[in-house]
Amino acid sequence: MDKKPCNSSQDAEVRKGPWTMEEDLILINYIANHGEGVWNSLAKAAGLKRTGKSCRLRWLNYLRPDVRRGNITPEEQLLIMELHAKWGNRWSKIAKHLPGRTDNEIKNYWRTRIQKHIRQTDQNMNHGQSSEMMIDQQASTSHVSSSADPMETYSPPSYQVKMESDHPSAGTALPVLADSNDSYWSMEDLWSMQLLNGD
DNA sequence: AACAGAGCCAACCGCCGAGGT
DNA sequence: AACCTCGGCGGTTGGCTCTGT
Repeated sequence: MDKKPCNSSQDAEVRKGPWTMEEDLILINYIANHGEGVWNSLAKAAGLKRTGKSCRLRWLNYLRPDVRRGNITPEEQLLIMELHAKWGNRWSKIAKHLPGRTDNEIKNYWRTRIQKHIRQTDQNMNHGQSSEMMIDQQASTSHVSSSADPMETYSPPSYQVKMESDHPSAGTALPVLADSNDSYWSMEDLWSMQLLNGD
């Protein structure tokens, strides 16, 4: 560990926390022009004060054009459960079988929806069959948990910059974009911006 | 109308393995 | 052969939003 303390001056420059739209644009733009790879160098070359890891994660989980978010379909849910039964928490492996889905999303989905349902099921049937079996059964009947599709109404990838346009009450948006009700940035917006910026 | 609790999601952290020097 | 760097993975956490009281 502790590979040298590093210059604290450099550390101070590393940004953390939610990505801003500007950062996203920079990253998208850079990758569009130079491609992915060598994330640490990429982060520096693009002028982002982020770690390579952070850039990679942001790109893979959110910015990639082919990434699909929300609306986990019953089929996908079924597949997730089947693959999880087969491989366990090998999220990246599972994600490979779900085009457009990221390991992070699947992982979150599993933890929040399915695992919760397992617990509830376990509680309901004090000792009975194992939860895994329950899932399997549900899966095979393709009737998954009652919360089977809570995401039907999932609003499209509202931009993470807390545009809050969805929730006017949350008035703590970032200054740049907060004042418009229309400031609802979708990935499409970002990509079209990127295209406009071209380079 | 205000407050509290629960749920959800994005991002970070630490570890491990692969590749390069 | 050993060391170092980078990328990838899984687990965990923090913050925001929604729902119920």
